[in-house]
Amino acid sequence: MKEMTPLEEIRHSSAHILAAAVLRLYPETKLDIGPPTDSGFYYDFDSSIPFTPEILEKIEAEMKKIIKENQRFERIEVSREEAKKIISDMGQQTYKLGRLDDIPDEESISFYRNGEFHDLCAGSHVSYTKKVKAFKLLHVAGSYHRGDSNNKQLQRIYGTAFQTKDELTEHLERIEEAKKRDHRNIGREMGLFHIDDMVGQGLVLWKPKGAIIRQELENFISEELNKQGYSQVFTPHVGKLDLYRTSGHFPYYQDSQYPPIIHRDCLTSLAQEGCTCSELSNKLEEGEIDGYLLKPMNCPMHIRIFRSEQRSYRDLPIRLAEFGTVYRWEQSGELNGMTRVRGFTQDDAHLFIREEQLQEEIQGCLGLVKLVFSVLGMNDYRVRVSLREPDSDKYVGEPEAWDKAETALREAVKTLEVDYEEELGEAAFYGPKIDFVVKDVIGREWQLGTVQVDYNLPERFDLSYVGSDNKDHRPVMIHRAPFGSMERFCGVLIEHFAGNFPTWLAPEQVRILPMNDDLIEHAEKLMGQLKQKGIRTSIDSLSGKLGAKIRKAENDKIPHMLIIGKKEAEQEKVSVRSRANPKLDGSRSLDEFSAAVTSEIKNKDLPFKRQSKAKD
RNA sequence: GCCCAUGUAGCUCAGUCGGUAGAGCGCGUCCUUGGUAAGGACGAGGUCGGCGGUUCAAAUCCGCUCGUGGGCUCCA
Repeated sequence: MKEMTPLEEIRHSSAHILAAAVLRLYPETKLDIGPPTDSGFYYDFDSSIPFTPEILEKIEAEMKKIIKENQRFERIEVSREEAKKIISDMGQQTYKLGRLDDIPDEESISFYRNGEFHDLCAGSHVSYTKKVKAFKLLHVAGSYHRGDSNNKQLQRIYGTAFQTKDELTEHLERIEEAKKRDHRNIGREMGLFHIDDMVGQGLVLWKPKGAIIRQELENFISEELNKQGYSQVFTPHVGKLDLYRTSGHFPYYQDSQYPPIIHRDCLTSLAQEGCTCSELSNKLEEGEIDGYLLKPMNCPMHIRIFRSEQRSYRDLPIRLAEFGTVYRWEQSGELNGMTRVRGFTQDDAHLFIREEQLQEEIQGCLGLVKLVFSVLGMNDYRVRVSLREPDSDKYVGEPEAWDKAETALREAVKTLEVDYEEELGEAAFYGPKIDFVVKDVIGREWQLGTVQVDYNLPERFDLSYVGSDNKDHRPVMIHRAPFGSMERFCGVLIEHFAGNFPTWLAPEQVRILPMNDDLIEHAEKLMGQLKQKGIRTSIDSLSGKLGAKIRKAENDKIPHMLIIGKKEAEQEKVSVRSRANPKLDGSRSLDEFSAAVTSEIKNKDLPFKRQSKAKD
């Protein structure tokens, strides 16, 4: 028997009660599986009746009845033959027999029984249904049997359960709170970005305020690149299909690319020949006709820059960096605000190195990723060593090269001094990688920073440098992006700060609040002085009384407010009210204030954390 | 791409049984000139996502389509 925590037992038992309730109401339903999860439980059903929200309510009511009946959970150990009989007697052969086959011979086979309901189950469970005191069904979602999209899609009912009603209420309230920091809401409220139907799904429009944040982040990275021996380059957004045939992107990843761009003369003559769509597709794949591709990755272009000159071992490492925009045709159901989009800008770089430089260079890249995260106070990430899936054919290159790359990454990650886990099947098609993964407000994980080792593309593009022995040698490549993509990173960053950005990133750093219109002129003078020092400043001359101006500035999440009344104007002082740094609060000279803000910006100080008093 | 849900003013949402629309915030004009989280009055904004159907009549019912949300699959 598997031992579960008390909470897991409650959730697991809730799943059984759910299935029992569904069978009472809809006896034709076929059951698949229903485990506990990190935040609740689910059960997968095959039913011709769509489970609407109304039906969910009915099911929930039936579950409450079952709990009230206080059925005992009873474990029954059986032989394989007996198990088959129980499953058949219940009419649940469709999925349960397959699940039975999954149980290895040496393991015992058990059912859990509560009331009239039996389920093939290793356990464990609570003793009686009444032990489930606080649960709620949340929503229905489609899910493929065994997670394979070739299989039938089942209906998954999600729910959650806790040991007490208070904990359940608290959990539901937390979900509501989290929605408020969702980057899609904050991004709209603060005017950071916009995704427009007419422009296209998953294509982000950065509005002026969002553009400031992105620009600051790019400047931050650029400064680090200059310190660390990178050279910045620019490359176009489209390239010939041949480039991507060589790299292997086309046609193998055709499904996740925008369709190729083909010249209209070529299309016209193909049309005259009566060329069908599938013939066109074949001709493209075989290289009979050429076209251009919206670039899905920057590396092929950087590789061609490397190749454009003869390289000596003395030149290496060559580190080419670019904020490069790439386009990928993500499935429509996958798109999500800024975190999963169809056009995004990577803070990309490719390092061309000698093999013996591999350790040092990987560690340099990892250090940069770690620096970026620590400057932004993002300590809540996990590190994943993404390795290839053995026996899979989705990778290019020789196993020996993969082994070398994987070993190098394993060694490098140890120097990071953080916990990490290895995961099979997460590698890129050309090489293994180390990924920095963070969670969004809903608990979904997103890959941000990444460092990847690649022996394959140098091979495919026949790259070489001249060694000290005067012979040609093959360089190794590292792909790395500390933010990953500007879009995704900013989305996560918005949620991380809940819109309360540190001053260096805040689109509006200081807002001056004049007490009355007579003081606007004075306020403009002060604004001029602050702008001279490079501080992004504005004046609120519209919002009515002081209280209203303060409220507006708080809601706009402005780091610093300067309140200017008659008193301040006469004494040549400003009254500071600061979210980012409460130490600045109070009356002081403008110079003193601007010096403090300038140093805050220069040092990229993180905002002081305090709860907002506002009620929404 | 698939399943379910959903789409009404810039935003958040109400709109009963089918009888051509409402609120709050925001925005505009005017009044108010104020001391640390909302001063007041008036006003302008909507082919009810789009197309088609049923009906004397559609925001409301049906079909298709586009977008969005939550999942599943995918993520070089």
